[in-house]
Amino acid sequence: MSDERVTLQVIAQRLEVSTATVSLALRDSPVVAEATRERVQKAAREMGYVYNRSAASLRTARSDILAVVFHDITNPYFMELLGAIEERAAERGRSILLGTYGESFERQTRVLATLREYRPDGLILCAAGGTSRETLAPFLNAGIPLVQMMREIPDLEADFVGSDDAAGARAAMDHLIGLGHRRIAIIGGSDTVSTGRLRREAYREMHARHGLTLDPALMVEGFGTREMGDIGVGRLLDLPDPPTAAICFNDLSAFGAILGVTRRGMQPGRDFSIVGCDDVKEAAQWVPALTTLHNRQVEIGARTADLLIDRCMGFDDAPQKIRLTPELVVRGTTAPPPR
Amino acid sequence: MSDERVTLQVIAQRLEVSTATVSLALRDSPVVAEATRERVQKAAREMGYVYNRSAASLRTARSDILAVVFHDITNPYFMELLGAIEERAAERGRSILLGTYGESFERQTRVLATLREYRPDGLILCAAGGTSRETLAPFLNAGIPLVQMMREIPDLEADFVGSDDAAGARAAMDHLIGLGHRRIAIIGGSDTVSTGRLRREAYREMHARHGLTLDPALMVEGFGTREMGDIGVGRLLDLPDPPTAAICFNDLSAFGAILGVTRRGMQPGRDFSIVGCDDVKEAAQWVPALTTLHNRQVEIGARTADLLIDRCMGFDDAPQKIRLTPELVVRGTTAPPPR
DNA sequence: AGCGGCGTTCAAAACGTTTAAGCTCCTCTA
DNA sequence: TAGAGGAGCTTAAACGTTTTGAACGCCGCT
Repeated sequence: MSDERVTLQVIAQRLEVSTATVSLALRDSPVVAEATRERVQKAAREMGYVYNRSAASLRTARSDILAVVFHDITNPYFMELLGAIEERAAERGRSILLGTYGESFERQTRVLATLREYRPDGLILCAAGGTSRETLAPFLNAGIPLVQMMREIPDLEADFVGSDDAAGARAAMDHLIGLGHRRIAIIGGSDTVSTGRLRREAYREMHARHGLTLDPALMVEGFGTREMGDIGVGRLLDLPDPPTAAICFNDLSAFGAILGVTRRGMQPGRDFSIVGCDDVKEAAQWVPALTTLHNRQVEIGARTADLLIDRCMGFDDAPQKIRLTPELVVRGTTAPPPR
Repeated sequence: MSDERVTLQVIAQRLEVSTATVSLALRDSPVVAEATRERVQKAAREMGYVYNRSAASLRTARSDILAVVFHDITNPYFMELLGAIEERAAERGRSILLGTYGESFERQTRVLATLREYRPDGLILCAAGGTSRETLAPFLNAGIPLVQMMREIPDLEADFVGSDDAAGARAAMDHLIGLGHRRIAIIGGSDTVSTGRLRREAYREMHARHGLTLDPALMVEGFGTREMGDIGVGRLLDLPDPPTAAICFNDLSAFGAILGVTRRGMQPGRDFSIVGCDDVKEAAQWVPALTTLHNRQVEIGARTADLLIDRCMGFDDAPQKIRLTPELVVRGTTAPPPR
């Protein structure tokens, strides 16, 4: 309506009270009289008042902003995580400031520096390989709570919410070994990021436990992309003594692997077994549907947000390491090895 | 290092200059002497200075924040859009404040109100059905630039970047009619959102143009979810005189439709043709691969961000309506109708 | 000597909140 | 009747920037 920006002062002037009263009234402080509060809130509504968080934030050193930093927003698994985070954050009155770094450590550094300037109350980070305590110093020193999600940085005494990667890999191995497979590959992941490292360690350990011989040629390193799965499985099938099954780093690479197997005229599930990891929505719909580890994205996202917000509200306790056990969902891409 | 928060004042004091000089120096203003600038920047670096955007924003009424509001972050198409937006925004020094509303108009209203408080420089909105000029008044009146993405609000004189939905639908119809189909269904979408309305209008128009009889039973309204496609195609196949092909509102519902068709023992592409819309990455990988309209998500996202940022920088011109023509990608789910 | 102009720096106000401390009344109690 | 106590409101300072207008010192010119 009026051209003038409507601030606390303007409202105060019009109602002939002080800005302090207006401020208090709008925030439902018990110290202002019932009648005044109503008068103020009504006026604010009528005048189209909009709270200025920059000003408030400057004064209070709080922002109600949660910074969320991911590598790749295009991966459906992370989307489902982000969706869960956003939803829970909104429920608890926080907003999401988003940053992505596309698996580049340098870009992550830049992104973190930028987001830091907005004085977020907290940070949810799925860290790039190579990230250390030092990388995060700007946040840690400022006392900004940090919750690591999915990926865990070694030797960092900070909260973590993610899945029990080792347990997941063991479950996948158990399943395949139970079906009779003896030469099992692992596609994707690397030792620079905890998710890869832990699963690969469990993979090795399961070989020892079951007396299988570990063949380094069956461990194909790489990112978890569709392309990677396709290429990786191709390389494996070209081996003189190819494996009969593969565990993929995530569903995306498992889809790629299905494709690669199919393209060679083989049938996934019958001629070659594939286990994914994540259980994104898409997984149930492939033909054949993907056997995979359900990675509890909604639960992880929500708990991460909750834990972070609790920290922002002063919940001060030893850092928590929350590891949810993934659940194996057996579908159509696994079967006993062909004779 | 030191416990004290390091602000411009602190740096100024230490170097025995004024805060004005420090502020200017840090922003590479040409009025400060070369030597001073270096001295200041060095000190700032050493002391671990972090720019406080709340303070700056309060003073300048700018935030370098772009609010982005979507219905559903879990749809891969929107993820690809969001990814493109975020990337371009980062390149141009802006950050993304994210809000989602899950197709609920009321939630959208709340989300917009919240984001508004952060004084974003601009807004990218993919609006809920029912949104009007009035809904957006808080932004429009405040002169905050708004770019509509994908979904266009009727009678709103604001920028728009999206695809030419009518042209896309026509291309899909042309393709199917060219293959010999005469009873073609359309699954998903509704008239409350421009994407649905325009495609459905084009669908009707193509019937008239080619002398096909329009059967309302072949127009299945609904959201663009996997479930919707599955259910929708089921309903169609139960018809006494079922269609031989369907155009789906988006790829997600097309995937659902493929599934539904397959479950009835029919083979998509041979027994029933399906055209999707979006061309998400997943589309090329289904078996059979999905015939769909490539919707240029990266280009749309980037151009949306660019246009909005231009507006924020004062680019003042008549509102633009940018409509990119989708491109039909013919793959395995379309073929001539069975005899 | 005086003056104009240039390059550099500074003081101070402003942005819109929050909050600690204090001020008025008024009522209640001793 | 004095004083305590409390309810309700206000004053004023503070948060950390940016920006305007002025001032300062110096140089070269007339």
